[in-house]
Amino acid sequence: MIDLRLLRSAPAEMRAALARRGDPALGPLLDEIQQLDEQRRKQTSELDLLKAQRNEAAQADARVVKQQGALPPEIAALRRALGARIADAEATLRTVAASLETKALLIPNPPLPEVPDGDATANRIIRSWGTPRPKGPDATPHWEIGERLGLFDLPRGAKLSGSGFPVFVGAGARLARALIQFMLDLHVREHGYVEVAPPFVVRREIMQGTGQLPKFEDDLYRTATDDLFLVPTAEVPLTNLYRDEIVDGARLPIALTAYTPCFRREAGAAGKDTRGLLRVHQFDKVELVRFTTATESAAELERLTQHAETVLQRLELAYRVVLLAAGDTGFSAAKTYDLEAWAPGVGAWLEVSSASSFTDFQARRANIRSRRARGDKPEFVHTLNASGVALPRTIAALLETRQQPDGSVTLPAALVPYMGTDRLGPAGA
RNA sequence: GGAGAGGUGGCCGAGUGGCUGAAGGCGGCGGUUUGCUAAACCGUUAUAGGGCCUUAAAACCUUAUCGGGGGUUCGAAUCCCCCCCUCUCCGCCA
Repeated sequence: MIDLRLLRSAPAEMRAALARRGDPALGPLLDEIQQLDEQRRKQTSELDLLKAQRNEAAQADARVVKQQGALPPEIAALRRALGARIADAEATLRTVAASLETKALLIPNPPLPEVPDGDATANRIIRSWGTPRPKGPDATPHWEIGERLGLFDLPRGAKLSGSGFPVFVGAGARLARALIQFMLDLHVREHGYVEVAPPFVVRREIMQGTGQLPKFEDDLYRTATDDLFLVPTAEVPLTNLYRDEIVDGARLPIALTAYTPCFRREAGAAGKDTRGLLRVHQFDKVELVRFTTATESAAELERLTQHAETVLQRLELAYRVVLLAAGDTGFSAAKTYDLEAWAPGVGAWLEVSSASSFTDFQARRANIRSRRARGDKPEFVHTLNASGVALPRTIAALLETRQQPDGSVTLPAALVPYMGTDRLGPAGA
């Protein structure tokens, strides 16, 4: 949720920042919001005045009733009329406020100043790590490796649930479990995160807190009878853990990590880069979430990004860090780094992590506040999150990068203890 | 799924129609007392919206908030309806 007060006090600045997202619908929407905001305040003042009258009258009336037993009919009629006016004003206010909220929820987070202008073509590569293995005839795509080694079974997944629901089998299933375990251990033991095992389905208002709703309902799976949504990322339950709370400022930063499966309908995405494990409806991911203050959030984003990068480094994958341009930054985020791992088989950089600062955008929606010190006024926290990391594309990059001439795939040292072998193949597993 | 009980401020807990933003206690903060500590005593102790202030804040005025929403009433923590949550018993079940 954008800060309506800021829109009121610095409308030009906010409009300029939002314009960088390149959505022409936002301008007119902001016009409506400003108008509704003004209406809301005017209506609130009027209503408060009427209510003050009523409160005053009620006290006087109480004395009359006590003395005379009942209210004189003409007084009662007067009060009824006042009550009717209040009811009218309340109805008007409710309409205005609801309309205001509906529209305000559709406004994305204004990007931070250092975010480049433009669409995805303006994304900026910040740094790279590792040496990408050349895309050559000996670098086959992961779906061929997976099939050859029996690591996952896409046709049978489709039989069960439709396309985009891979089944991992044997060493492939074990690899997925090893990756989850490795990543959780890394973040808990070395990066200081608290591990959380959250629910995989959440209420509607929880989805609204992190920004998936109301705008992206089509991308979510929903249970029909209970109106619960399957989480598209652990960000949702983790960030909302502190919904409607005032957390002690001394506890910040709060760092949480969780493994969850992630469910995404990917409406409208069919056909594009969807081969193999590149884009699926259900996948595993370890997520990192941090809660911090406005002053710390910039540094926290760098820290968080490092934590995700460490995963790729330990997996010995070549990757690059990309600062997304304003037009490519997600709805709730103010600044995002994508981590892209090189996959020589498909010859592409695969997004395996997205590290974002949401500033106070999610905190405002989810009402998460903190006090810097005892007695201070509560202020909205800043929330951040990063994948640390998502499995399918990481597995793709891993298989394609480490495939050997004999058809087997070696494992990075970090995974050996979790796999009990250093090699995937007919011989090793 | 069935039956019942309940949800009040940081915590405990009173309050079944008015003068209750809410008794009392605990905790917190400030003070008095004290060589220090403790005890005792006094004071204080929420959040949000709007107005005013024509930068902001404080102060001030006002409204709202007793799980959430709607209703009845001149007036609702208190009465009615819906929803959420907790607990107890029964049923079902990994």
